[in-house]
Amino acid sequence: MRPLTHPSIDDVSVEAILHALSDPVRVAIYAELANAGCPQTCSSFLTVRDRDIPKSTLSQHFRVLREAGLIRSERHGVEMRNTSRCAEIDRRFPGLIDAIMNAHRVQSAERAKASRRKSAASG
Amino acid sequence: MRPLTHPSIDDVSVEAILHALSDPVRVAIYAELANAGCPQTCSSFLTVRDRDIPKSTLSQHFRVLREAGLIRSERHGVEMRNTSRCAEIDRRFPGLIDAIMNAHRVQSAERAKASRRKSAASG
DNA sequence: AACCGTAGTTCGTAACTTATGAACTGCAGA
DNA sequence: TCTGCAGTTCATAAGTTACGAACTACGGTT
Repeated sequence: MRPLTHPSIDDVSVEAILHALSDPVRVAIYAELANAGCPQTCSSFLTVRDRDIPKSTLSQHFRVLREAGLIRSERHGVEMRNTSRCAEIDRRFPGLIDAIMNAHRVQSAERAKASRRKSAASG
Repeated sequence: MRPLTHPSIDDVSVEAILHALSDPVRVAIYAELANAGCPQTCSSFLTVRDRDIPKSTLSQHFRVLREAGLIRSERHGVEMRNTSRCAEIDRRFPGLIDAIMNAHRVQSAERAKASRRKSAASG
């Protein structure tokens, strides 16, 4: 099992960040990590937005987030503790993460509204 | 040849925007379009950041940008005129495009600095 | 110590996506 | 009508992603 590696903040690229956050599962994971006050384990994301994610897939998603520089992961015994690196990233790319998370919220709110309309129409 | 289609602004998703702009060629095209005061043709991007892009590849890149809702393309005779939809997007996702373009500028400036250092060291 | 259960990783492969050359469409001017 | 230009489509090769099965690593039990 290879050791966990994190890019130095100066090696973090916009492209990698955008790519990592262009996946709905990853952006949901990242949003939850960024909001959480304390580290979260991988397995707390086995269900994301009512969808079950296989463990192997989840492991890959965490690797993508980590290698993009978005999160920091530390092994503690049998589990992994993940935290967002948002403060560092915000220093390098001011406002980027905030704007993405904000856009994500706008879109989620809209989706919730649309699905309420739909269930009202059908029920 | 199928007609050009543009998503309505309400159907534009954050994921599609981030995916479209996570490619270095596309983000360079988009940045130039957003800065340009007037529409630009596809062929003005046959060379991007000192790299030649095949016409067919370029055509796909423009399609991705268009379908993500980032640009508007209109055929005028033999050529296509492309403009950025940044004002519309900014209304839907405030600050998103600005933050991405700004991060992109930060990174380009850094790259330029690094390559100057390199050529000074070797020369 | 040997064993078990939990948390996460790796590997192989099938499914999907992207890049590109070749052949095409469609327009404008000679 | 012919020619050339701007961009598109198609076929396919190359690259990426998803996920089950088999694995590692750790901590607690017996």
